[in-house]
Amino acid sequence: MASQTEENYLKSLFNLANEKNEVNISELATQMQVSLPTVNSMVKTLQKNGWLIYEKYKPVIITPEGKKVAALVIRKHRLTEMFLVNKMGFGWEEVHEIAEQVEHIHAPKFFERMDEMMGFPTIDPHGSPIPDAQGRIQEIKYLNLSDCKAGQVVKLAALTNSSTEFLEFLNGRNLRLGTELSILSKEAYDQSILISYLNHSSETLSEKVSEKLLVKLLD
Amino acid sequence: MASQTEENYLKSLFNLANEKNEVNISELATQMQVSLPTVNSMVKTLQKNGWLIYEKYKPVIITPEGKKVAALVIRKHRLTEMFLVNKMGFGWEEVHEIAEQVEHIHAPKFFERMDEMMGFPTIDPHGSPIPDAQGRIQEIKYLNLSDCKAGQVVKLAALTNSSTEFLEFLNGRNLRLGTELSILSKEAYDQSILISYLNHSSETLSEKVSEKLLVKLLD
DNA sequence: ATATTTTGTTAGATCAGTCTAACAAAATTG
DNA sequence: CAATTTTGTTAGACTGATCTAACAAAATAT
Repeated sequence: MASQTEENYLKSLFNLANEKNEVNISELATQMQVSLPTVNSMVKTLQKNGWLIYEKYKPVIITPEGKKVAALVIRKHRLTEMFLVNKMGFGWEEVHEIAEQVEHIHAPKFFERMDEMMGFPTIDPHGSPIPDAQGRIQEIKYLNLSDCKAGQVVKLAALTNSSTEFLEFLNGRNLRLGTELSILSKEAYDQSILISYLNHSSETLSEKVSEKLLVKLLD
Repeated sequence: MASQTEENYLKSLFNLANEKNEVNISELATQMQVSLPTVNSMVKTLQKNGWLIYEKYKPVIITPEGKKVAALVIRKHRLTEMFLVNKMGFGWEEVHEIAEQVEHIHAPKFFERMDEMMGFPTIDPHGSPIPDAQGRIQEIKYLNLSDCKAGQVVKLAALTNSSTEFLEFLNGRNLRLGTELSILSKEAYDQSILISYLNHSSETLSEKVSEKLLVKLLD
């Protein structure tokens, strides 16, 4: 069984992996906030457990087994976030830190029960998909708001970044998942986007913001 | 901040402490299921943190600070158990293992929210008191069923042992907290007790069982 | 294509938490 | 009270997860 530390490395590996399932050791070190030698020794440990393939001076390759372990931890994380929001009244900006701890709990029934109580949700409070109990993730492809054009009407579906600061920024503008946005115009100079929604007749979103918003085209 | 391991030692210390707050190192070793040298080195660590007083060859003495840390972990454990039973539909025999993990989560709001959702319960699913947010425990003194006499009518209020096996034994006899028991007779030879309750016109409880049941005298 | 920078490795140390073996003090018992 | 048992201590080792220092390979840039 993976230790909490190993689970965290696998999660990072999972998130950093490209199409070839490769991750550079230094990216992992940055992500995990540890030194390169620490990662070097940890990847050797992870390899012994069959969760990745390691060859000197090569990027590591996460194995299907490693991906499954990671996906199941991510499942627990996202179920927890959804439970905290839907059943315990937390705001979407408050749940990451708590879920980061709860995700390491070994108690299948606990998470099954959460899942059941929520009616088997498929996305978490930030629009990210919840892997199923087998560790499979249903990838949904959304549009980036920054790629949309004036005149389009879209619905806010997910975020590519869920930092507390960004979530609080969105809270301050009453932007939440499901909010329908009309794109009024797009500034050619800085790519900022003018939108209207709810009782906000016009709000400007910088590219820095719009590129973090994933949307679904309406009609 | 106490590590998970330290929290577990402090919990055991708290539970083993006598009126003088003293605990023998070997009792602690038995309770924690580790060797004596391990405890020996750990008590030195705990002393450095001010959670106990250690002198060679003397029982350790838990300090008020140590007791508070322990009580706050116990608070999280018991709130979690109650939440699992009352809000998530678990049986009282299923919650200990999960709470043993959840108790180490550092997220005050998470436990405050549980507390609030349950209306600030004062006891856990096994009748044990829940320490308050300052780590104070309101001790309630119950009678031991094994000390009761024929003719008395009592209400099951708490357990002195909450092992899964014992809880399953009680489940099998429909015995739960709040059940009113009439003591029909007591066998002088083996101290077994004959009781009636609900639709059970007569059940015998061995001393091994009755001494683990805490009751409140009715009238 | 050489020099420089970035990335990765090795060696060796540290800390937390654990162990066994050997021994010493305290408590118990005959 | 002496012998035995129980309890506690010390020394030394191990594992997991981390670090720094020194170095080596690979990638990049002049």
